[in-house]
Amino acid sequence: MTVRTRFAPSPTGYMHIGGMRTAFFAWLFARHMHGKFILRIDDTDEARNMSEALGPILQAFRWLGLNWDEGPEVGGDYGPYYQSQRSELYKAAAQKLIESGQAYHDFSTPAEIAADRAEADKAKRPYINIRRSLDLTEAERAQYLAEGRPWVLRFLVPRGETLAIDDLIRGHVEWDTSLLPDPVIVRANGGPLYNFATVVDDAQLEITHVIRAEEHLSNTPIQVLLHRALGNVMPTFAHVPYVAAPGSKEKLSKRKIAEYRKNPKFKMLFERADEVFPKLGLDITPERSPVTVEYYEKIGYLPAGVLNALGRLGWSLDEKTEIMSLAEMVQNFTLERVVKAPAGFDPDKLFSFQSHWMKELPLEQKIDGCIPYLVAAKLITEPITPESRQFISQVITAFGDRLKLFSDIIDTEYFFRDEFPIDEKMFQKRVCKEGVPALLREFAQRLATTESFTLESLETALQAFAAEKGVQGDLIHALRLSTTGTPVGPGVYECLVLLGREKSLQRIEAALLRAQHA
RNA sequence: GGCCCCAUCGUCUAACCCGGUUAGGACACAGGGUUUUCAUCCCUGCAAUAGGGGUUCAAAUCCCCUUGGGGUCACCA
Repeated sequence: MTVRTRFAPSPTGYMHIGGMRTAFFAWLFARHMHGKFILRIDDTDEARNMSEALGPILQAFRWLGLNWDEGPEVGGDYGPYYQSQRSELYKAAAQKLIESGQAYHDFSTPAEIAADRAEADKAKRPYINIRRSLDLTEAERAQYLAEGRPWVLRFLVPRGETLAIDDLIRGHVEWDTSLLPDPVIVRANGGPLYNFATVVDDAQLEITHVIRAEEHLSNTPIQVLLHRALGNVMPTFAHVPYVAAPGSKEKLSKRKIAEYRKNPKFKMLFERADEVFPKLGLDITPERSPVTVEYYEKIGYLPAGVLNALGRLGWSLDEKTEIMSLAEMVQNFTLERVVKAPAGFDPDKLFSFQSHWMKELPLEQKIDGCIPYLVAAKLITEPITPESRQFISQVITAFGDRLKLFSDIIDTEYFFRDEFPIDEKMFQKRVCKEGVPALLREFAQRLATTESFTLESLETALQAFAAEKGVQGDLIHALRLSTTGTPVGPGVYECLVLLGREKSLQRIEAALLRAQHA
């Protein structure tokens, strides 16, 4: 039998990073088993702007390279893949349950239900439905219906039963069905409710493994009962623990963004976004915060980095393997090795995976990845000429492992324009230092006359000059500050070569002027 | 509160199923080395079985209790 798994997001306008991890596990399992991965859109709630709300979710899958075999855009034999378009299926299933006496029209008013609940609470006993409508005669029921009295359709839970599932992650879990209130399966407006729609759909889509977040575990007994009542083939369940906020055990939530800004682990991510996004013409919103996939895409993470981190969040291959490509994860993924306890999301660890994969990335791909950032930051303009690409290539090579995220490339601003930020404090320290300007001036004259302007010749020239003057660090630091404005970055010789003789001399000149006025 | 789930370094985890390891790895952190800065890279260090009872020659591992944490209790998904 072919394994079929699904991820069923509601169109909310963003893809939660924890939700992505759950989806990823379902995807990995399907791929590992050579099965199918299906995307179904659970839009039974009110209609929102579908394309706007669904866009970021599909984009997250596309960006990470997690393809779906059936679903929006690709179709499939079991469609449509939007619950809002599957009403007939739900109607038929509801009819079936009514006919077999496993669902009933409940005419209770919300007030009555609330009162029942309050009473149960007061008596400290679990609430279950009173089922008054079940006592109605056939004639009464017909009359109520004819009168147009409002009703909901409830599933008749068989009480007094012990229900068990063998969850692939959590093991054997049991419930007492006597404690389960009869769930509403069709609401007053005729729309199906989640627990019902999902059962109908999982069966019709022939989902073999329902792999979903742990918060659905408590929905499971109802769904099992519903499957049974409908005569469906029972899927196998696997409940993946939720992803917790860094340094906590609480579920990572988009609603807590303000709080996360103060979280020491998240802080860096927010601060980097505050710094970088404006330069790219983006703003930081809850939908584009470290809680969502879009943040990582926009700030220039690699799918390989994010996927590696997500894969290791609650799953491990063995006692030591950390670095895994997507192919390796597909090769080795099993649900048995998913950890039962919730895992705290660790931005530091994600960053270390990212560093690794960025280091591995071939130069050409680094260039392709950086170009959009250079363009967005207006450091280069399109179309990219071969000369321009060649220059970018040299910058990236010189920048080396300092490039962790694609957006880091905008930190090399000084290579692309003559106006660039200057670290005042360090400038004071390195350039305005006693005796340094004179040294710099004299060395500039040397630079103006060196035969060639290459790494080797510059190094030779500087070494010779430094030996003559009996200095070492001072000159190098001053050179760096005056030509790039920052104390960190590629080697000084690389910087000078990339800038070229003319610009280097101009910048030294400008720096000397600046030092004078300081 | 009811129901359900979970519990190993600060964090992610391995060892647990099928009892015997100096409880391993990684991230982070600290220190050192390489380097013209930074980054990289290398070395070293720090650091855990929530508590209590059993069972057993032997318990992180099996059982029970406690504690703690979490999820969920809708005409949301």
